[in-house]
Amino acid sequence: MVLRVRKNQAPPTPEGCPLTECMSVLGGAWTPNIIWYLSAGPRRFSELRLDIPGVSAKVLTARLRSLEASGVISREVKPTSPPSVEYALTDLGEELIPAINAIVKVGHKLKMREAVVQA
Amino acid sequence: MVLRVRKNQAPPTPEGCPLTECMSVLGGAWTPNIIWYLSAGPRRFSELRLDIPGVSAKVLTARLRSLEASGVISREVKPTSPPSVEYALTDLGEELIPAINAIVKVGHKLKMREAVVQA
DNA sequence: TTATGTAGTTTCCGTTTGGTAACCGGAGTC
DNA sequence: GACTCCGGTTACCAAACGGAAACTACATAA
Repeated sequence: MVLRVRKNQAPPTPEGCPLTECMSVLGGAWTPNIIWYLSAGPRRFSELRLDIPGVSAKVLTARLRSLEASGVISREVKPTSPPSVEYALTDLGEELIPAINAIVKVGHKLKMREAVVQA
Repeated sequence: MVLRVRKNQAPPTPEGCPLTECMSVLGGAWTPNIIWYLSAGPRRFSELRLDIPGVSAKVLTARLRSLEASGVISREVKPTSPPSVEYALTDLGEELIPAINAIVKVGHKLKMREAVVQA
């Protein structure tokens, strides 16, 4: 019996897979968390550190720089003392919110399943 | 001037962040792609290898095992010759489709922005 | 005077990741 | 008899990732 490769209905992800594209933006550690917390409004560096226990200053800086380069967040230095820096989602960043919400939703289902498996 | 930590409206992600939970499932390289291709119907190992150019057998195996352990996909060995193994999304796995779709959607926007930046 | 807060940067280092290549058995094909 | 296909497994390796800690500068507060 010969096994043939079946044609499936999945759109053939043409030039440069948008899935891979988007995952490269929100792929790093803590990245989705950062977007999640910014979705509630602008936030300062140290506030984000408190929001996300476990993230190091180094990684948080790296993520914020990378997200800024992707055009997902904006960075605004306020002339306060000590100086404070406010990060916020751009219009493009706001587009990520539904994706993040969908992921959170599945996260809940996963946790529920885990609870069942435990029992 | 004293800077105070502002209370934001973001739900405080209580016990064991569902976001992190879900990202640990679809975090590895090629994982979203695998789910994407399975969303169109069951698929064999070698078919997935053809679907996703660039994925190595080692990583594909690792992802499929891990997704199976998470309860996201099912694995069925068919008594053909040579033996074939069919992977499919479970009910839980189907729940991931909206999340994947949302990510793909943003991926398109990101690519559009890129084109604009180029110009 | 000393300590604190802000927003990082830098260095070092261990772990993880993912790619490459070789190899496996069994059945069918040429 | 040799070769291919299928679905993997294993060993090896370089690169990337991310954590910890120390350090910066400036200004205010105790």
